Amino acid sequence: MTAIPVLDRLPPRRKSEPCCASLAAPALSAQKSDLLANRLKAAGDPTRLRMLDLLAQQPEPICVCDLTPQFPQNQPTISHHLKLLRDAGLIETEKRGIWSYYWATDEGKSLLSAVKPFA
Amino acid sequence: MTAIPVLDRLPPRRKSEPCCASLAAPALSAQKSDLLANRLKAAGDPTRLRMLDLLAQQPEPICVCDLTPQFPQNQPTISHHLKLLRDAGLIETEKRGIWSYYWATDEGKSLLSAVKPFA
DNA sequence: CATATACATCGATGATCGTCAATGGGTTCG
DNA sequence: CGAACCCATTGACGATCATCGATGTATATG
Repeated sequence: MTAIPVLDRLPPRRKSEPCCASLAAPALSAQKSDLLANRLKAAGDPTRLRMLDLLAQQPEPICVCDLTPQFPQNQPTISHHLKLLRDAGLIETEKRGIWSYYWATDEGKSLLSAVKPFA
Repeated sequence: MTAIPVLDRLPPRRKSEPCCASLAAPALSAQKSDLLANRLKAAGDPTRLRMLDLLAQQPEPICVCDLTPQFPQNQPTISHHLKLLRDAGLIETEKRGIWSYYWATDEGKSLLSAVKPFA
């Protein structure tokens, strides 16, 4: 259910009485909303969201060789999405031998769980 | 701070011992992650995020004529972003006379506040 | 009815994005 | 050393996106 618009309690406006109201200031600074928008954009792709969810679900870091077969895309595409998630600070990576391991950061895990109720 | 990878407690892997692990199942269904990704994408643009924030901050619906001057973009662009936020269910609109009023839905408000700590 | 205003829609344009084949760097194994 | 393997990077291509001028649709005013 959505908020009941206060509008219903107001008389219809005439052109002669201007619509202009005083606006409450935004809570987010331009800088903060840029940062936040960036993180939401990183998570705002179905493939990347599923990746983050999968990684957040694991008790241990996961090898790319195990991650890749979970998705229909090819290896370079997987690698590309992992990089975007990493740039946004939602996942982290470490190389061990010939394998690369990925895991969700605390930031990534808590963003995901904050947002899951909206799925 | 990010999670300490369990990796550090494991010996380096050899090629002969395969990396493959059993993966915990993802928590989000494909369908749910599609829906959620869509909402995050709608909020994952700096202009739209600032719009949502501004609207969520107001005690009353806001006229487009008051909203538009808050942003550097032109009127058709503002209208376009408002439509995307509306399609995602984050804001709602109502026309009254010659003016269009917008307000943040409950969904939009709670998504925004769930996500604000990550700004 | 004619004019003016508010704002949604359309069409075009340049930028960004998702995708993949090809390639390269780094590691392991024989 | 040379072959095999993992995976990141590059370059290209089509799709989607943000943006804006032009236009359309209501509504209000005189």
